[in-house]
Amino acid sequence: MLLERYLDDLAAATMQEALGLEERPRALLRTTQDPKFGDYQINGAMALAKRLKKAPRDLAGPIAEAMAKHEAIAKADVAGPGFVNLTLDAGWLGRQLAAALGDARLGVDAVEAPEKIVVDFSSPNIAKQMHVGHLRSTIIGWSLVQLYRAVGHEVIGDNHLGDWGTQFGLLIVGMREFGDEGALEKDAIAELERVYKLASKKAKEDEAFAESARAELAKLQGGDPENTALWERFVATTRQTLEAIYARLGVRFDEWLGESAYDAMLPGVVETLLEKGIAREDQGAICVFFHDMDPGAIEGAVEGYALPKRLRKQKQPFIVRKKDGAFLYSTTDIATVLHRKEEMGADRSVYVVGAPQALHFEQLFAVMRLLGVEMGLEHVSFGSVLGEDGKPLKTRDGKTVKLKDLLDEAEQKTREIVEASRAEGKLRIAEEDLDEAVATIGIGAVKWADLMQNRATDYKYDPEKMCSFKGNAGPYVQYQYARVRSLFAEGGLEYEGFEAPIAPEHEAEVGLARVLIRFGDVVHRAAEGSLPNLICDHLYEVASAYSRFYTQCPVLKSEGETRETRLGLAALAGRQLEKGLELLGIEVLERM
RNA sequence: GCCCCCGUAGCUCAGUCGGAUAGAGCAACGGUUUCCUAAACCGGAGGUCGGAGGUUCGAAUCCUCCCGGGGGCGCCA
Repeated sequence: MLLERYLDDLAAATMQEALGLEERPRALLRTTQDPKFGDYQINGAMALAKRLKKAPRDLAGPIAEAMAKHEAIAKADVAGPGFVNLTLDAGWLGRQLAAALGDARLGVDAVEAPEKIVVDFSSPNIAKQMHVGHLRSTIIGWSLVQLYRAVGHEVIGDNHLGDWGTQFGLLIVGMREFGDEGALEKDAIAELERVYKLASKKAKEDEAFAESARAELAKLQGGDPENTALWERFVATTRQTLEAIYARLGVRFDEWLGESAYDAMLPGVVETLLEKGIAREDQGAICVFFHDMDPGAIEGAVEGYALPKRLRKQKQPFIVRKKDGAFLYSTTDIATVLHRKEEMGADRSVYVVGAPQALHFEQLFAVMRLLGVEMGLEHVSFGSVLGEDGKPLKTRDGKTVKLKDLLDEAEQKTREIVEASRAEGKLRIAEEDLDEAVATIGIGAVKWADLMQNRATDYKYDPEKMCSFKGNAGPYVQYQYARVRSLFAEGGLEYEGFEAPIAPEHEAEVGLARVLIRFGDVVHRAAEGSLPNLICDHLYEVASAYSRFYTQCPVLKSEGETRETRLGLAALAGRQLEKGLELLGIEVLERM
């Protein structure tokens, strides 16, 4: 069950009845920040006090009295200026947890109105290595796919590849002039990158060369068989390299609809924009100007749509066709939304793209509203990965960090630490499981480090800290999971499908229970706000509450109901750690 | 020129719809192992929430201005 939603409804209904109000008031239920205030607090009495011209504590009194009668509530007190502090009944709490333990969804109820959501993430360019810039989109995007699914939505993960556009003209003429067939066979991306660099340099110096690149691009876009075959080869070989990285990261896509998939729609898109008066020609280019736009005058625009203030102040246009007739990614993005709405029947389209592109998406979404599209459009933006110096992460010699190298480094550091720990006899990883364990821990560490902070802010990438395995880090959480599994193995008990009645009594049992009960609420809040860091927060709390519990409460040596309770709590902690990590795209190990 | 984001402990970061004494981790300091994994646990210390006004019963959170840092904005994606 979703406890917070349940309690909030309960509190609001109780307030209405106890105070004899005509309307349902807002209960303003919050978790307490200190256990001495109980588990939850109702703050609504203070908000009501002014309107009802009464002292907040006089309102809080009857609310507390009525709340205390409910079976879920052990204690309800008025405190401070008018808080109503609620302490959950331990027996009731235990019954809810036992039910969650026997529930395949672990108490994460499905949303009432499931939606079809397209998550647009990762989206690397063809003919280029994936680099740090793709790290966050790939990791956050994959987590969101899991999160939306966990709360009952239908999700389509779409890799919107950069597989079309100007660079292909350069690649075609470049391969002809500088290309090495053998190298292309061996390591396609490295060869394509090398050729692209040479070609783009030459194009800047040699106008005839640049012209032939444009001509080849035009031929490609016109369907020329020879160029199309070359392009297909570039795409296919690049994709192999990409698949290897995704396999390593455990990321999968339902669709790989790159920019090329929308090519045929582009002239029509521009034509429609011109017809409706959304775009106009300016200096040879087709532009959408927002500063002098009146959405009310656009036929078919979303009823009552008002342009964001920020766009009204933006004098620079949103360009949908260049003066040379070529289309841009803005045009492709418009076509993509139309495709997702009309062909895929999506209710929402979510873009996991860095914060610097915020303006582009604001403009894109505005154009879609002007076209009358009402589907949900959301830019899930995130900050940059910075180096030690606080500037965008680069290698020592100033180059972009390749994603593969970053992952290799993380695994290397992990291997050193794991081997040292094994030598000291601290870990129980078998020799033959070492490679797999290093990969699971190392990749998990990278993902945790990325997901644990609020995605909005930039963060400093620190491999030492990430792999140090102390405190709030992925390996710590994985380790606590392994301890749960080890407990069951030690006791000769079946972990999978384990169920038991739960009746917490010991302080550490109750402490763990009051963390575990929040899981469903946390998953929903994370999905609603597209905030995987909330899952990290919760899992870290579960892991540390479990570790505290484990230190204070002997499990296998206890007996009767106490043993049942402790095993039940341990099993549920294990389930939440495993499921929660899965939502982050992080795998677990049974033994560490 | 216009716009957006960020500023919280020595460091890295949380902080939900405005709630009580602003929280974690790391580092540093002190302690815990005949006991189911010590990659663990326990304890103390560490703060003018960039600054100044304002709104509010109540502000790190909302509004205005200022300072500092980062980023974006006509023909790349």
